[in-house]
Amino acid sequence: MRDRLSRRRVLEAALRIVDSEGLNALTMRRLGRELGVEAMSLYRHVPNKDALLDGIVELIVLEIEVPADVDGDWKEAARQIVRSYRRAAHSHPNAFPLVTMRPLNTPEGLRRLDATFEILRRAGLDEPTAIVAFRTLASYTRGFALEEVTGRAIGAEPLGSDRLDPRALPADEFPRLAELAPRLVAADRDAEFERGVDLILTGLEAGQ
Amino acid sequence: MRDRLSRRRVLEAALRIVDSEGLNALTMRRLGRELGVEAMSLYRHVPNKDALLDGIVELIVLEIEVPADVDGDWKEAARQIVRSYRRAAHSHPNAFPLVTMRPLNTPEGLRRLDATFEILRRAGLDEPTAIVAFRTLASYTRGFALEEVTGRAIGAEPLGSDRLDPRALPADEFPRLAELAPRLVAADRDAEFERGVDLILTGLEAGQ
DNA sequence: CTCCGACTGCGTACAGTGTAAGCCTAGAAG
DNA sequence: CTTCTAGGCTTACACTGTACGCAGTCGGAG
Repeated sequence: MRDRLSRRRVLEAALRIVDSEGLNALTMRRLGRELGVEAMSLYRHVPNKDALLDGIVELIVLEIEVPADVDGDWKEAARQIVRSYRRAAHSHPNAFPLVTMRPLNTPEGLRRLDATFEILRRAGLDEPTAIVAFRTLASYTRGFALEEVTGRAIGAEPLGSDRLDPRALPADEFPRLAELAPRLVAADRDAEFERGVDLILTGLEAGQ
Repeated sequence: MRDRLSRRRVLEAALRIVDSEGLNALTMRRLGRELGVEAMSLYRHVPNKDALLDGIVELIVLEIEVPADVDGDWKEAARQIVRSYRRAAHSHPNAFPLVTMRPLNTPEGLRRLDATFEILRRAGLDEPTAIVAFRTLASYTRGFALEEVTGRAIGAEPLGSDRLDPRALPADEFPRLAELAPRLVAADRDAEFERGVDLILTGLEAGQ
C-alpha cells in the first residue's frame, strides 16, 4: 500500500497542483488523483475545500522569513522581510492571491507579525511609528507583489496572456502611455521594487 | 413585457448581488432571477461568467475619478486619485478583490492610467520619476485597500467574522502584538492611509 | 401593408463541482 | 483471539457553467 495521507501531504499536493496548473485546476477529485486516492478520502484530513485553501496559504506563509535580529538596523531588517515576502509570491504566482485575500490568523502568521514588530520596537521606533511603518511597507509590498503575480499567473482562465503590451496602444488616444511605453516595458522590476521600499523608508526617517 | 436586457443592466445586477450577498452568491441562475429572466438568456449579453466578472471590474473602475488637472500640484492630484480608488474599494468590499486580480485592459482603465501619467508628467516629473511615483502609490493603495476590504467582506464563505481581535491573543506568545493591540484596534484607518501616502510623497520629494 | 431576417429570451441537457452518509477493512489495543 | 477505530471507498445529491436548438418579436425592405 501506498504511503498514508496526512494533512501536510494533502496541502503540499494541493499547492503543487495550483503551482503547475492554476487555481481552478484544483478540485477535490483532481487532488485525490494526485495522491492516488478518492476525493472523499481527503475529507479525513481537511474539513472542506475552504480549509484546504487556508492550508495552502499557511504553507506559503511558512516560506516568509523574518530575521531574528539585525542589531538595531531596522531598515535593513525591513528590507529583508519584504524581499522574502515578495520572493514567496514569486514562487507561487497562482496561489499568492489567496494569501492576500484570507485573514492571517494562523499561529505561524502571527509569529511573523510579532517578530516584525519586535524588530521595529527594539530598534527604537515608538508605537505609532512602528505601526505606520509596518502598515505602509506591508501594503506596498502586498500590492506590488500582487500586481506582478496577476500578470503572469498560469491558467488564469482562458490561459491567455491577456497582459497587454503598452507599445501596441494607439498613441493618439493614450499619448502618455505611448510615451512611457519603452520604459514601462524595459522596467527592471527588482530595482523598481527596491526603489519603492527606499522611498518609504526615506519618508519614515524624514517624518520622525 | 419587462424591460429588455443589456450588457449594462446585466453587469449592474451582478454587481448588486455581489455587493449584498458576496462573490459566490453570484451564479448565472441567481443573476437571472435578479433580472426576472432565465440563466441562459444572460449569455446573449455576456460571453461567459469570466467576462461577467471582468465587466464588474469595469463598473468599479468607472467610479475612480482622475482629476482633469490640479494646475501643477501633482501631489494634491495624486492624493485625490488614490483616495478615489480607495473609496471605490470601500463601496464594493466584496467585489474589489476582483479589481486587484484582473488585468486592467479596458479603455476606461487605460484612460485613467493615461490621465494619471499626464498629471505627473505635466507637473514636471521626468519619466523615471513619474513611473516610480505611479508604481509606488498604486501598489501601496491597492495593498492597503485590499487589506481593509478582505477584513469585512460579506459572506466571504463561512460568513464568519474570523477577523481576529489582537487583544484576545496570548501575551506570552505574542508579546509585541499584545503590547500594540490597543493601538491596532483603535486605529483611524483614514488617517493611517493618508499618513502612508504622505510618507511616499515625502520620500519622492527627498529623492529627487 | 406584408414579409423576412436578425435578435433576444427559453427549455432541455450534460459534464463537472463540493460534500453528506454509510460501508469496509487493516491494523492497533486489550 | 476479539474488539475497536481510523482511514479510505462508494454512492448519491444538489448545484454549477454552458452547449444547442427552438420560439417569439421587432425593425426594416419591398
